Amino acid sequence: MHRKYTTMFSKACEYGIRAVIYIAQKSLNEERASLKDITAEIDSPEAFTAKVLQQLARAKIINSVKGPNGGFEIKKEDIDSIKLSEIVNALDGDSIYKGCGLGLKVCNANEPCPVHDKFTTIRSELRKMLENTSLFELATSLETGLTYLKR
Amino acid sequence: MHRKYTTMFSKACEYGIRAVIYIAQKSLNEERASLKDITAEIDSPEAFTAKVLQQLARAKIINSVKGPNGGFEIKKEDIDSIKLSEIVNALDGDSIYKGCGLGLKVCNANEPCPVHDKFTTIRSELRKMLENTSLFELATSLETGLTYLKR
DNA sequence: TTTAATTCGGATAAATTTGTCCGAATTAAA
DNA sequence: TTTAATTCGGACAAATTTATCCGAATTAAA
Repeated sequence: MHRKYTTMFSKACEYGIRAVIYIAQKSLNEERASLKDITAEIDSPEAFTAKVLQQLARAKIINSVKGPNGGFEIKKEDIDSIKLSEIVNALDGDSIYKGCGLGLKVCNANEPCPVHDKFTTIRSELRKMLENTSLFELATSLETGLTYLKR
Repeated sequence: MHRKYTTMFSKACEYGIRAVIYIAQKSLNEERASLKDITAEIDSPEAFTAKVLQQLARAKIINSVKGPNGGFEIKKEDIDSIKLSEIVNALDGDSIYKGCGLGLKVCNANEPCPVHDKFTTIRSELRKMLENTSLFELATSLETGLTYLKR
């Protein structure tokens, strides 16, 4: 009965982040990434990943191009200004920053839950981190072989 | 398609933490808390909470007593040494500390995912916080009316 | 113009988490 | 000893998340 895996983000968001990093890497090299490329490269389920990419396209975080040689891309000049927080926000919303750690609907500095202050600290760290991490740094660390998206 | 609520813990764990804090408060006053007391006090679904309490009893975090005037309790002298981390561990496991932020099965300092270092920092903060927060401080803040478990 | 490669979108299915129901077991009190 | 209050445990149901399938729409290339 206990959870198999407690992840910070939904699966959709995990795949989404990985996909966007890969698309960014390709875009920096003036190439598009097709769905097949992406799922092969990040090792994710194809149809499900397609849905996630659709959502990211609707949110204007990536651009989609239909037809032969189509695929997904990100404008080179945008890659530095896109932050991890935008991707997370588009897929998982903002309750990771805002919601109460114990699930209370009402929980704030005036009427805090017992862990309110402690969680506020952690979550603000998380938020700062996501807001300060750019797609550019993630994509270049991948390009230079320092980091990995599979396995 | 995006998540309604992205919570740090499972619902089971949220209810579990709230329940244990309440039981601790009662135990500090030499009283037992019955399932009904608990679900009324923390505003949680009764049958589901019962399962969570069973798990916590099996994990020896709380003690259960059947029969009239039965309920749940925690030995007074244990309340200070029980940390939030034990409750979370019993209900959600330890993947919140250990798992990769992007869901990779292999992800470590040698073969890191692009966000590995940044997540390691955040998660270590979270872990420290959970390991350093005792049930005693949470229960007394509730007792003194500084914090709340409902709404 | 035809073909083929691609994303889009809707329906559906599987897996997991959340939640309910109810009888069995236990045990204190009447 | 009987009754009633309680937790325990198993089966089941609902909701959400994860995942698949497939035809439609688009569009570049042949």
